[in-house]
Amino acid sequence: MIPEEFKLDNQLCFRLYTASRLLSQAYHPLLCGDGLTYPQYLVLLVLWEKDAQPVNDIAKRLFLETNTITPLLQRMEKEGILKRTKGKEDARQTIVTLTRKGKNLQKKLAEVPQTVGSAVTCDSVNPETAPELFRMLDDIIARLSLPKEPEVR
Amino acid sequence: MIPEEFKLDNQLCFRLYTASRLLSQAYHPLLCGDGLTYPQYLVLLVLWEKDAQPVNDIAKRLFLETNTITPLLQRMEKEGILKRTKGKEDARQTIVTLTRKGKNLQKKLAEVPQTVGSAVTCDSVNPETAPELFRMLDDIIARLSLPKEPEVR
DNA sequence: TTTATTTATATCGTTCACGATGCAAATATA
DNA sequence: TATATTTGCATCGTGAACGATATAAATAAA
Repeated sequence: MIPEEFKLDNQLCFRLYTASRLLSQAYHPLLCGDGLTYPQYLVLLVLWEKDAQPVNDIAKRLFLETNTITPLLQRMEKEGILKRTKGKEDARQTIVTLTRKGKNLQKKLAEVPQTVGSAVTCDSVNPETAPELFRMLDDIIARLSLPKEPEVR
Repeated sequence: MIPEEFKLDNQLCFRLYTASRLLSQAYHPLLCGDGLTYPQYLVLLVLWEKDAQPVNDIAKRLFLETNTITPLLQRMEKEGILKRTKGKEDARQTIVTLTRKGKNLQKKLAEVPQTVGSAVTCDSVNPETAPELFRMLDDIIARLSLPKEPEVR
């Protein structure tokens, strides 16, 4: 017999990892028609909320590093969904701006949230219980995303 | 103003995706000393529970495809953590068996579950509330992992 | 103002995920 | 028993994640 805490069925992380993967998979058929991946869809959500943001702001909003989203943004630029231009005030920044095509995708994808929503709704997860689930996930995220203090020298 | 359902803060999937990534990251410092990744750790959890399983059983237990874990198992074999041998009854199967080293890792990693556990514990997520969170995640997983019916012909 | 440090982004290498495809062994059907 | 289908696994290509490193611009310190 192995210790309780090593059992897969007692692992929070495995559940999060699996639920996350399966839910991303549920987005796939809804996004791939427009040549989008789920992480690219997340970038669109960020830019629909506020256009013309530097790479760093998008990365921070998604809790990702710039080395993850830079290639992703480059692919989206190649698809004509957005533009990447050098910042005028700060020449180090790359400002990401939606193209007409990128903005129009919002209308084309109008059904996505609803469709995915009904795909996950079940006994224990529904409009009534969602706030509680959201709160727990937000707390986990907050707990784990605390900025690491810089090395002491 | 964009529609409510497009706001990042209303997305379940984004929360799952972020929480999953951050929690996997929390495992990294605990596993990398032994040359392990988080998905490899999951394979170990499966094999510690029951050794000598075919690739397909491991994949199913983790809700993954064999094309994902085959290379992963090959890397773990190269590290001497497990062996891959052809099945005797069914020659198509590859049976995965832990080596001494793979079995011993359980003792070396004894602190891992506890350490990660205390890293996520917070107001809303604790031993008392965990069962509720587990139930919701399990329901989502069950809802999304229903076998897709084969094409009608 | 030189020089040092920090910041914003990009590049690189490795490891997943995962759809698509290939292949051989096992099973079902004719 | 010959043929067709299914099953188990592997290979391939693409797109993330992410640690490590590089580079240029901005800022701070000397």
